[in-house]
Amino acid sequence: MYDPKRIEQKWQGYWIDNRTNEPDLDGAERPFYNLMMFPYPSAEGLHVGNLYAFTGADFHGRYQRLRGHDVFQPIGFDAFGIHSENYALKVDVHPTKLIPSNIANFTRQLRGTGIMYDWSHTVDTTDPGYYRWTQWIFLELYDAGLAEKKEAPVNWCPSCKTVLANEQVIAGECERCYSQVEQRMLSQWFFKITDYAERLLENLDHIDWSDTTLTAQRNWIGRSEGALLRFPVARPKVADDRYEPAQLERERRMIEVFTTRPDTVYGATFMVLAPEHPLVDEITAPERADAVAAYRRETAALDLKERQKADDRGKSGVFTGAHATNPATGEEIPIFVADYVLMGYGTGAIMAVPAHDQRDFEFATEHGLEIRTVVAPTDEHAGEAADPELGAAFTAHTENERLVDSGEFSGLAAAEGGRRIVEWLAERRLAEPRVNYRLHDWCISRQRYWGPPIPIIYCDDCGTVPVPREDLPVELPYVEDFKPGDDGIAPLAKDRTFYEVDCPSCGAAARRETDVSDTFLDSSWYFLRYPSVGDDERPFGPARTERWLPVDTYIGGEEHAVLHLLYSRFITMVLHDLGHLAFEEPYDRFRKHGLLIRDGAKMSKSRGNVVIPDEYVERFGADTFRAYLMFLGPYDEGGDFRGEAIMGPHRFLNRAFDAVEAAVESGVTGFPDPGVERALHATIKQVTEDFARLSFNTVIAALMELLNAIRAGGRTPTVDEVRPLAIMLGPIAPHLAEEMWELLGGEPSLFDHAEWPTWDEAKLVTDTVEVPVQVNGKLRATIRAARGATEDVVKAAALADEGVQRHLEGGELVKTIHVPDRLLNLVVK
RNA sequence: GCCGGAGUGGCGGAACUGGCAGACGCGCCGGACUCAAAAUCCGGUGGGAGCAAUCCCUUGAGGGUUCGAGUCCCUCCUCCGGCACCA
Repeated sequence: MYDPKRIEQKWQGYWIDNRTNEPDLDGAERPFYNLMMFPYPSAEGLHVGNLYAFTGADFHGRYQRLRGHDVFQPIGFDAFGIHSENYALKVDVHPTKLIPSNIANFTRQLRGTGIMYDWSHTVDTTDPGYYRWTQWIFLELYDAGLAEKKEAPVNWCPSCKTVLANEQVIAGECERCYSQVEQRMLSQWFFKITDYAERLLENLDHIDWSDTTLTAQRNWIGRSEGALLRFPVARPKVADDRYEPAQLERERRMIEVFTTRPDTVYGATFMVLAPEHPLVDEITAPERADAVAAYRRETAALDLKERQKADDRGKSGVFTGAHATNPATGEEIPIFVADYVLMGYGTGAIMAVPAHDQRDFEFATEHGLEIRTVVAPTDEHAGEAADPELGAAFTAHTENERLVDSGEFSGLAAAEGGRRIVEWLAERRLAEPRVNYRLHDWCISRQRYWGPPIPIIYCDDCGTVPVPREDLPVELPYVEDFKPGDDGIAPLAKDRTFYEVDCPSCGAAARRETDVSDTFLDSSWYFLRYPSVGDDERPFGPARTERWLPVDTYIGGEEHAVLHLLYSRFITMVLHDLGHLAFEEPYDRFRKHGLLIRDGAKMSKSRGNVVIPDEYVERFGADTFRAYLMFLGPYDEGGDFRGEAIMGPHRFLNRAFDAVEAAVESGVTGFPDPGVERALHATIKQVTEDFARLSFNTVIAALMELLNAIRAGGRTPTVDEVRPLAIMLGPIAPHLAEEMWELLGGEPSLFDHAEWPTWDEAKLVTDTVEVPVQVNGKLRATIRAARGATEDVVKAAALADEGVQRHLEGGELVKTIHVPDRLLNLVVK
């Protein structure tokens, strides 16, 4: 039995006094940057979810340390943002008061966990010394033409009263408050992340990340190959005679559409514009104006989620009275406005091919429009052609389908036909190949208080003027009433002393931007700051950046697969292109961890199944709690937190400590028992390999097995047997391991002086092996044979076995399978 | 609907490139210690038949490949996560 409280205090004190966890940032020879996602400092304090994430990362960091690396493992606080601000509103405490006390509380809790943080290099995103560089990054993007203010349909959260990035809208709801998100046309600051879509996608092939995270990013970027097609809008018939044909052609409006199926253009029998499409007013015939306006009002009133409920509402839409020319057939086809076409994807307009697109098919059926088949099914699919009776479009698009009713392209395979059609239309500038992305530009304006002000000044004469670099930071002023308003006007717009400013360019009275930037901009570069904390001259110093970055291992939650992880890749790539960084990918290796659940459900306050770590730490100590968290399931899958199961790791650590005490007391050295020695080498091998692949639950199981072998039959272990055990326990139970190391006569700290144990393959093999003998694939006996025994020898021994003989009776031995030292299988007929 | 991931004892979970399924732990049962309980220590523990040696069954369901399948292939079911009228 050991006293966790005493030794944990002892070693935590030792680590601080001796700066054990602070690597030499300027001189480290084997630098290893071990990063974990910095927390948002909630008022509730540290919860098990945080601790689960950090503990796994700490296992990894301490393992790398014991493997001889100089590990830099910092922590900080992502303290700006809507989450913090909403909480401040709820409890009616100003964020400038609330957040510092939350950070202080978090810091106190984290210091008690024994995690190997370098407390001399922490980051707080609300510190002007930090966000002045966040603003600097904004200006760098602005100067590079990658930040622009534009009118665009944006997501508006009516409860948070701010716009949200696309990534922050989850199934039509605000990711923070779960309100239904609305669409609004607003002028906002955007970062042109879409310019980087291709590179963000391509680089995914070259970085060592969890597969699921890579897949999530690929899906989010959503690349589709196809073509941009132009459909000339037909003038109303009555007006035609006022124009010369040539002039008519020149002045014709084009409706651009994106399609992945240019091969079906001969089957485009109508067009559809999204209700928000800018051309709608212009093309709508006067007699249809009222109906179209009514429809647009109706759809505008729907929030995102209602709009997506296609099943309930069917395919609604109205005819505009206008027509466009199908560039392939030359026929005039009607133009509709319908909300099944989204302004946010492609061009906000489509060519509708009801025969080969299910949505268009439904719309055509509902509105009585022509359905024209232009892709013929092969024999295999005969009978699957678009058919109103069947209620389905024919959408197969493999090399087997061929084009029909498609002019000179009839008879071609669909894919080939599509390419040829695009080439043909391209000659008349009516088509061009196009790659389209689902990814949108990153909207970074927030009409909120708790964030870094966007460093822009608007001047009547000079226009948009960036704040000069030397005037940074633009400090967030204290605004007593920081509540957001319904009107989209930011809280900072209430503070005249803030927004009234002289134009830095001409000196005339001007006005500051009063929106703040998205929290995800704060967190998009924090890992660049850590090594250079304290440097007030620049965001990150070249020497330290060169030594420590990119990050060696980043461990974090899958919930940021497309948010933080995509944004920080983008910002890193931009900083690389602007010459500030030598690398363009921030994290060499990313591993996601799983989610802790309890009673089969995600932990949440509303369910009342949240685990408070403090009680467990108080009762069993931080070491036991760490071991339990990592033992309850595979780290990348998470697991079910069952409080009573903590007894396993608790007993294990106590037994391990007792073993060390017994060994020291006996003073016996060496490896008197070959079985124990073999177990030791096998364990070192497995533990070393499993630590490397972050398989912590099997590491702990292997060490438990080793301890069982060492203490089998109540035997007294030797000093040499338990020393490697103590070292391998280092990443798991650091305080206890230090105590054991000291007991064994090692010089503290274990993490500075212990060498990771090595194994000898020769020690793993035994002279004899147990060979399972199967008859027809079923186990009938195991025989003992010399290692490397030949098939003849093993077979002879097997045939002599009574149990084997019984199963061979009455049959003829037709085949023998022998895997040396592993198995013998006798096949009888 | 699309894209991921997963279904193994009472429970959490092991099983490297196909080769003794159920490691390790929780729980439970029995025993030791104790006046008793907790803690601790020792033994047992997938299901079924049998006094027993032993035999049969068993990795969500069904089929296949193979000397041999939890692992590979096909079909289906269930659960979890993500995206979702994406043209």
